[in-house]
Amino acid sequence: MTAALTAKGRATRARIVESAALVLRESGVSATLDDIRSRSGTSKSQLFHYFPEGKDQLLLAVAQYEADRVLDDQQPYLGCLDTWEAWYRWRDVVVARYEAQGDTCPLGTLFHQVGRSTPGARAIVVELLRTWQEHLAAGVRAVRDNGLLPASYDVDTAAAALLAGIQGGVSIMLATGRPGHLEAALDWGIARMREGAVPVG
Amino acid sequence: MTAALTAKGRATRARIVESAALVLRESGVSATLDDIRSRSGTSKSQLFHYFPEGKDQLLLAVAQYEADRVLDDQQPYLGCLDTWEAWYRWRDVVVARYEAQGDTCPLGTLFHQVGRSTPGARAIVVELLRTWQEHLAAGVRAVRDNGLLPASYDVDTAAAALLAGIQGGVSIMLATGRPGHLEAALDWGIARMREGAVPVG
DNA sequence: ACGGCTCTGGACCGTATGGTCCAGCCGTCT
DNA sequence: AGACGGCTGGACCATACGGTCCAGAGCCGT
Repeated sequence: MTAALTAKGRATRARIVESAALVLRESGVSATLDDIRSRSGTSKSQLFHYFPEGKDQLLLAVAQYEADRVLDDQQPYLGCLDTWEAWYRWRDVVVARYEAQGDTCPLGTLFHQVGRSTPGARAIVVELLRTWQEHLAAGVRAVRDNGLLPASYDVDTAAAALLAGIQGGVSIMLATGRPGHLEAALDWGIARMREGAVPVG
Repeated sequence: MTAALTAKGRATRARIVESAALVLRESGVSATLDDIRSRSGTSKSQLFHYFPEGKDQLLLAVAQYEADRVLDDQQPYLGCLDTWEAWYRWRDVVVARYEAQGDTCPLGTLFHQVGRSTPGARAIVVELLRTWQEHLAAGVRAVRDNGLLPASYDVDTAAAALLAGIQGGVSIMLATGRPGHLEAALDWGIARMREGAVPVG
């Protein structure tokens, strides 16, 4: 079904997904197919032409779109966490990104809307978290291999704890509007690694 | 309006809130007034008799009910975090509590449903986080005052980072079904404090 | 130029759901 | 005992929303 798409068709489909993402960021849970339709300048039939399985299929596409952006927005910093300075630059980008996002949580909204029942939504989030943590672990490994951390350092627990701190910091920011917890989690985490650092001669 | 409640009325109201909480834990977002009505063995008119402002008011009452349970479930451990052993006991209770809760997030659901727009929902969550963090800070202060941490220890950042780690760990558990991140955040956090500990003679 | 495909518009439908209303029950107070 | 007022049942309503359908426009290969 996707194979039959014309260039025009592909453009329309993309427009729908992007518009839907915007609407969802603004209206959250209460976003309706009609909102998306009017925002994207399409008609009801187009929505169901490109997403025959209905709303959930569209929301899933939006979720994938948003998930892709999460990691993209952290690049190129997330990809080269090999010095403490790089870690701090990345920290700043993460804080800035989520501060800019304000009190909306696109993926959270989508996840709650589509529901745990749908395996697709879960898969997207799980995959995002896995990749994210892998990047963090690669960063910890990089500083370790640079001789900044002892060879025996527990990379995976560190990456997992860092990821948890970020997620929690973002959650709390959504509730309170303050980025303090996200900052505390990142700073505390990075500082903790540095405390375990190999003293530089 | 609340003042005019008979003992019977108060009982019915409580039954409605508790039933609603159960239904929301099971059905999540898709919980409907009719589900709550049938689960609580009441009628539509009773729902609106006790919550004249409608569904949002009821959901808010449920949110308060759930928020109260969050901290209660961590007692008495959360209240006396004055030794490292106490911290570990508390850690186990937190992990057990959220593991038992499984992949449902009552407060998260409620928050997403009622929406950020409603000031009431936000206030409940903010208050919960504030109290929770205060307990953690009190615990850090307690071990510090017991001479286990240096007097200059940054209590507030530690408490904030710990809270963020918990929140994130729970979020990730909701998505993946695995408690690993919650455990990693707690263990890493407590270990970090112990690394800063005053050596015992 | 023509046949067939995709793409688009928009009227229409079924229904789930929050909310209203009113009649009658029951407890409680004097 | 009687009356007042909270308590309860359940029929009823309005409507928002996801989804269907069909007719026609527009593009594309042959």
